Amino acid sequence: MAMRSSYLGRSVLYYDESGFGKRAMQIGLVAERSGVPAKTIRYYEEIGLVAKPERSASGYRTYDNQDVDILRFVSRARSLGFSISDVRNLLALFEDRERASADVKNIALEHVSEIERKMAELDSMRLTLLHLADKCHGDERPECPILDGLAQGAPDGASVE
Amino acid sequence: MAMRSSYLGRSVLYYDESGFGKRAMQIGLVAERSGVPAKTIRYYEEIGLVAKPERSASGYRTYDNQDVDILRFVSRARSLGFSISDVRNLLALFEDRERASADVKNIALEHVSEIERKMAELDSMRLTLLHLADKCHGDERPECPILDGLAQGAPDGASVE
DNA sequence: ATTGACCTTCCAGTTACTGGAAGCACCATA
DNA sequence: TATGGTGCTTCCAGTAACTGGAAGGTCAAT
Repeated sequence: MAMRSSYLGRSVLYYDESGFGKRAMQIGLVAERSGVPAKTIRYYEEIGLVAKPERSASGYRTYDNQDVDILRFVSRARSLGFSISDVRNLLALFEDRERASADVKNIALEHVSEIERKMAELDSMRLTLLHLADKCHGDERPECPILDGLAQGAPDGASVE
Repeated sequence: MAMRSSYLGRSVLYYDESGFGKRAMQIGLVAERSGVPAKTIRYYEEIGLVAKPERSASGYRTYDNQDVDILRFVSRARSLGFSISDVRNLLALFEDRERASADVKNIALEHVSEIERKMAELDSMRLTLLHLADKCHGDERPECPILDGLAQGAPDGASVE
């Protein structure tokens, strides 16, 4: 296995490796740090999900640490099933300085509810799998009962015993 | 608003409304009960994610309650960011009667870990939003600090204070 | 000056649906 | 029995969110 970690970058002109004061990373480093592929970052820019970054003299995109944070947030939200449109709203929430803050607060709290709903669903899946694992006690030839009324957990608020 | 709940179905031949003994629902009812659109159910069948159902004499697909459970499970998993391929593995886990049960148990527990990881990420997003809501105390003209190093939560295990 | 790892744009392909047309099936009412 | 309406069927086209690959420019090092 070739060791392929830690990015053999040479764009140290505006950028220091020491961990603070980062000023102008280029896309590959941002990709590595945020976990979002360079291709996808360009795509997000194209659809206007993230702002167009400054360009270097030669036309390279340049980013800073905040861009990494934003992309991490986006990445996380996407992997948790939020749509691009959801993410757009979430980001607008952070970036909109025009909106009254009571408004921001309310919208943020709505999203918190949505997140809590997702957490409950994950927990329900978790219990379903634990139940399955439990039924299959370590020996051979299982009797694993298929879903058998599991995985309900209820989109509209039924209680699971 | 036209009330559009509860499916004005007329296929009561093999199916009773009373809530038990369901035998042969057709696709529209299954769609309503599982929350998965009929189109999507057909698509899932086409790609082999779910089994081909029996057909009525006239060629209609017929389903039972277990199919509804499975589709609900699929729907939930998809909305939580699991890929079709993930879901395929999960379902195989429930349905594979050949595999040794210790094996099933281990795989199920791995998925539980994955789910717990997702829950932690959701919780991190939740905290990010609560932090935002908190900074924006109910009055006008916010000072909402954008992401400012939030949304880290770490893909590789850093601690957030 | 050339190499190699990086970057650029553009265009094509993939995954997971989603919408629409054309037509058959079923039950109700005229 | 004919007429409607709603639901089902297949098929084909379109969208969303990437993802891969070609063709070529940039930069630090050899």
